[in-house]
Amino acid sequence: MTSIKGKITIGQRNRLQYIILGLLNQQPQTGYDLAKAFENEIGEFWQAQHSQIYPMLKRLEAAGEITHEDTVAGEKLAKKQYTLTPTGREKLVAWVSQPSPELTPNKDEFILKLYFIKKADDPRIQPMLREQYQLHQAQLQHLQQRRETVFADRATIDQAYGHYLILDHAIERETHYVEWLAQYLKK
Amino acid sequence: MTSIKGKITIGQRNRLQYIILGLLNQQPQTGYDLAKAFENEIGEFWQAQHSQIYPMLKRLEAAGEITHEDTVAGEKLAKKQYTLTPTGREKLVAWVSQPSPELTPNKDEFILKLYFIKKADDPRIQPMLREQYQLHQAQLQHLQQRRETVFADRATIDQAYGHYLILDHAIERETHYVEWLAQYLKK
DNA sequence: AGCAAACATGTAATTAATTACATGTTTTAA
DNA sequence: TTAAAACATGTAATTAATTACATGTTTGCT
Repeated sequence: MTSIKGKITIGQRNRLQYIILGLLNQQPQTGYDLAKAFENEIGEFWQAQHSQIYPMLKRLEAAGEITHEDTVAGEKLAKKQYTLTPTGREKLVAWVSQPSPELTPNKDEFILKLYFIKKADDPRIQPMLREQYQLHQAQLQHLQQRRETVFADRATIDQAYGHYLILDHAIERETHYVEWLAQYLKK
Repeated sequence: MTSIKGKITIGQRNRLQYIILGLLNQQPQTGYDLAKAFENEIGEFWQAQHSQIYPMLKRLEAAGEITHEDTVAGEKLAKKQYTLTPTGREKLVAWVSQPSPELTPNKDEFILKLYFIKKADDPRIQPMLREQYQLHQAQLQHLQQRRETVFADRATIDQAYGHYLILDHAIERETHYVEWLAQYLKK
């Protein structure tokens, strides 16, 4: 959103900008690093591809909320380390402090497929449940393993409490999804 | 997606089309009715506005997957009752039978805000948790009440098993979200 | 030495989704 | 009776997100 008089602003509802500010607040990093964060630590709660990240970094920089420093890795691999400006930090704080009064819209294709089958004894249901069970069970194990390796001791938890929180939440969510599926699975 | 030679097709990944086919398979209905379904029975698992629904109905009709009948309510209120064609039903069945091997991307702005706060004792955390607790508690009560009114007896559950399933799943999800919040709430 | 995977950055094209614009009818409650 | 809410259908404009295109470097393995 480019508003009047060439001043760059971005719609208040665009969450990606705030998430990028939040990540950069944790530590200055490159677009590539941000893209990895969307696949790993925060991937359970937001997703963005590099094709969305790089343009957003430019917009945030044009808006004066972040700056970058050019560095070179090895002989000539160019990197851009982005950092929050005071303006950017203010904007981040304002977003975090602002209430989040809407329920996040959830989408779940699988549940809708079940819904459309309707008949409780349709022979397709059990194989579908088994497939989903395996999928979510695998994901759960993956998350649990990450918790074990990343948060081996209490000290690490306190140091990166936010990270611990979201991983815990993701594990809880996945655990209950698996339990819900199991409940309808015939042994 | 309009492909070669003017034949209308829609990208295979576009889920909205299948969901509309699924809803029309349950019973012929209008675009307006579909929009309400996205706010009520399936609103916990997919969302679409009427501005997305009406164009999709036209595309599905052009593709020969649905047809409509013009009716008039009262004196002159025009309605279009849409119905699945055999082609449409085939496509629906194919989609339902097809595996759903991807984990649905979840987004949760609130959890990310917590993540960005990081410090376990930040004074902003408790009010934020309370706000979310109230929001999700209210939603949970709303869902539970719907289950009570819609599925008063066993017979109704069997008759609309799919509907019961997704409502049950939505209630479970909300219950555990509320429990997770409560766990971090100081009394 | 050579090859694949990971690192690193960008743009273009397309599709999905939201928000706003636009119009008219019927029902319900004050 | 009259005003608001719900019924009903559409399009336009914008924004968000995905997929595809495009290029080059560095690391790690065989």
